[in-house]
Amino acid sequence: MARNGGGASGVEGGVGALKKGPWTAAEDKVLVDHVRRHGEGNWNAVRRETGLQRCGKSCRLRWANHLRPNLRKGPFTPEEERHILRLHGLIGNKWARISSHLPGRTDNEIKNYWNTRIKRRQRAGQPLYPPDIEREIALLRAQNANPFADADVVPGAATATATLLLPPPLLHHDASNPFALPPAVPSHSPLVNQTYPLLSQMQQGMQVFQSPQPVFHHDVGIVSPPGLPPLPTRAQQELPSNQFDAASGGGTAGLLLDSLLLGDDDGYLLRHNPSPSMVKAPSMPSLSSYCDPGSRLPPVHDGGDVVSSHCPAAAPGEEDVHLGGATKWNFTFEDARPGKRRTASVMGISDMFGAPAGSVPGEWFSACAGSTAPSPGPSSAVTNDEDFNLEMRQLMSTLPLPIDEHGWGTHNLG
DNA sequence: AACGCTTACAACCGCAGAAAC
DNA sequence: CGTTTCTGCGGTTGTAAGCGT
Repeated sequence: MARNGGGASGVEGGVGALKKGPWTAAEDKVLVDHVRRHGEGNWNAVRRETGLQRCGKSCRLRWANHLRPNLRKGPFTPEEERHILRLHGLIGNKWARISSHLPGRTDNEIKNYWNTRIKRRQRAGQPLYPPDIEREIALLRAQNANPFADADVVPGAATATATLLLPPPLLHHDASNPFALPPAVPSHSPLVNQTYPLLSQMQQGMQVFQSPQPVFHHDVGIVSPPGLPPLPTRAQQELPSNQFDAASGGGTAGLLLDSLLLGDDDGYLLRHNPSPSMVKAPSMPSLSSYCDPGSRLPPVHDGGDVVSSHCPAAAPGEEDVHLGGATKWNFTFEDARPGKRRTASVMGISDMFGAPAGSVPGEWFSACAGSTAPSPGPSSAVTNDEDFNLEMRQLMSTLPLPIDEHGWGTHNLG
């Protein structure tokens, strides 16, 4: 799948040699540990502080696309596909911005999806956009009412009107094309309201379109129970997308927009939000709040995909290996992606997050009726426990930290 | 079974902008 | 104020798996 980079692979590649190619579960664990301790950002420090032979960019990419706890994996739902189509039609190949409107989805994932879709449809000689989507796009463009033209609306400008920037032409009228642009329709036309309820709602109800302000789990903006892991906070604009801070300015507008685009007729998602500061998007993993470290509450399940961070109470005498003996956080991932050719080490992932058996995707799947799919969790080139152990020990032997610092291995390898 | 093509996906690269020094 | 470093984005590539012949 990934390349080996033509040689510089393997941590044994020499001091200073950066490893390329697929990430292993052992490397994932090191990276996750680092993020747990220091939070996101400063990716180049990962290598310095952990000895991980990966460049900062690679670490960031790995975390953002595979390891962060609020990722949604699995095939795109029809709603998400339509959402992508609309957004792409409006803003083009702005994958990061598109992904910001699809919580849990990464820009890379959307980009891959789009590229394969493009190839397929181009090969088939089909239009890129379904007719109805194309009409919606065309109408929005025709009215200069593209809410995505510039999402960088001044935060807090609650009374501002929608941005009226016209993106470059995307669709061209072609009389021979049955899916060509419809005739211009006045923005106030009842036809709009009847035929394009989405557009109508946007016109009538939306005065401000803003990108949701992303918030990381550990951000101080999140109301968290006591005992949160002491990860440092970062500026919100630098934080990963996919979690919307309703408390921040414009958050609700972004949510309404998402709600509209995703077809959530209930409007504001906030009303369904179990937490006043954490917003759940439709068709998305539930973003449960942290459990009280002192409790042993199970991860929250609400019928959908679940992504949770669970902090079980430490057993008597048990010290948290990551946080100086305070608590131990278990990150539990669950999603509904049918396993395909995943080769992740389930054991590695379970162990990586300190999750109990059965709480990681592969195990979860195997526990589901009729599913024997392998783990859809973070992928890895490591395919079995033995390899994982071996590779982990090799890696740990290169790290400045004692091996027990990582909770890995029980004997001195020196 | 072998082969070739397609698909899906992970990961790399180069670039640009922001931040830090 | 110029330089360096960091970060994020979009494009691209390589490869495993799926699938048809």
